[in-house]
Amino acid sequence: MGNNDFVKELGYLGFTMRLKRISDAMMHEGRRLYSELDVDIEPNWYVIFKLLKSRGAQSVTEIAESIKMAHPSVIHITNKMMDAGYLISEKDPTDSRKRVLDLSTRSIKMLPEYEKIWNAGEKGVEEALKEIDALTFISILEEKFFNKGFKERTLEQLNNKKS
Amino acid sequence: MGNNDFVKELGYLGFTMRLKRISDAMMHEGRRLYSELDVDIEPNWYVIFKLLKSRGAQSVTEIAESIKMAHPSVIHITNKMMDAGYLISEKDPTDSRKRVLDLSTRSIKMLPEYEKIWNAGEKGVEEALKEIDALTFISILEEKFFNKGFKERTLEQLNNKKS
DNA sequence: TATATTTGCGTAGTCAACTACATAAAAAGA
DNA sequence: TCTTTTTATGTAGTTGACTACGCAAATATA
Repeated sequence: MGNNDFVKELGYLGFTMRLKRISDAMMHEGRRLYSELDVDIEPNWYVIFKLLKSRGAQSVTEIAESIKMAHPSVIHITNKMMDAGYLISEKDPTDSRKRVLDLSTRSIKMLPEYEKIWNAGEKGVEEALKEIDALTFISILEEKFFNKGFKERTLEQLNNKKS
Repeated sequence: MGNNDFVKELGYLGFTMRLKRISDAMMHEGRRLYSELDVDIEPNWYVIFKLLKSRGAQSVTEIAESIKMAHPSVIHITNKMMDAGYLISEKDPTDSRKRVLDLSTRSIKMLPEYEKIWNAGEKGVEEALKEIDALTFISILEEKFFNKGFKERTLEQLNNKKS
């Protein structure tokens, strides 16, 4: 990010945008990576693969809670994974509202190959970021902003001014 | 972000997703903030307002470079700002390919009010993050990943394994 | 000067996340 | 048991980024 970056000049005002820029860039890079390696998966699928492998079959809502995303997002992702043959879905026999998702045999077959890529990706990020302790940093970020959000903090500051 | 967060368990593998989750959450909070305050602007517009105020009228491509976004994204944002009456647009007299954007009188009128909100937002973020020196952190993140991207780092690791 | 290349802008198409709302089944309560 | 509330899922609609491609104007080159 060169010399002419206006957002950087904005100080803390530019912080959220810089965060978004980086995470967007990483996702797009992820997409390019898979396409170059000729692998037909998408950047955010790995979380679902990993989750179901590690914890076994889960319902839509359980998945949403496990990875802290809104349930419609989970439906969107998993539908695509199903279309690609990576997931199977069946009704919960004890609760017909629930739909339980699990890895397909295709997933089991392909996972070792994909895990090589994910391991390499993880190593790459770790190499780049271990010296600045990025995991601790992001934990603090989460702690701060999921407990008391951006909106609430802003409103507080607005009210401070008034009083 | 409680106790049952699977993404956190993934270590550096979950880093990019956690980054995305936070920045998404902040943007959505921003939208809610504006809606609660009954202000008809959107979360990312402030960068354009600030840029044009500070550097004067710029063309589409200049804006894209200044804030490091793809030009179609800039067109998308600025079109909406124009529809809302915040920007004016005219052809560059010396180069008819260029379209130069500037703040409208409506912008000039409204900016003081909006800047109060942005200042409060900035203060809120600063209060939350100054102790962990978040700006330095994000600068390092940018430095690392804009110079050698996620894709490249992953491919490097994959090749290391092979050799 | 005629042609080739680069630059600026715009559109189309893709994907990700959210909220709000609808529906149906399960659970709780009267 | 009947009614009300909660829970699980799904759909619709909004926004935000990107890449890929096309076109026209400006610039460079032959």
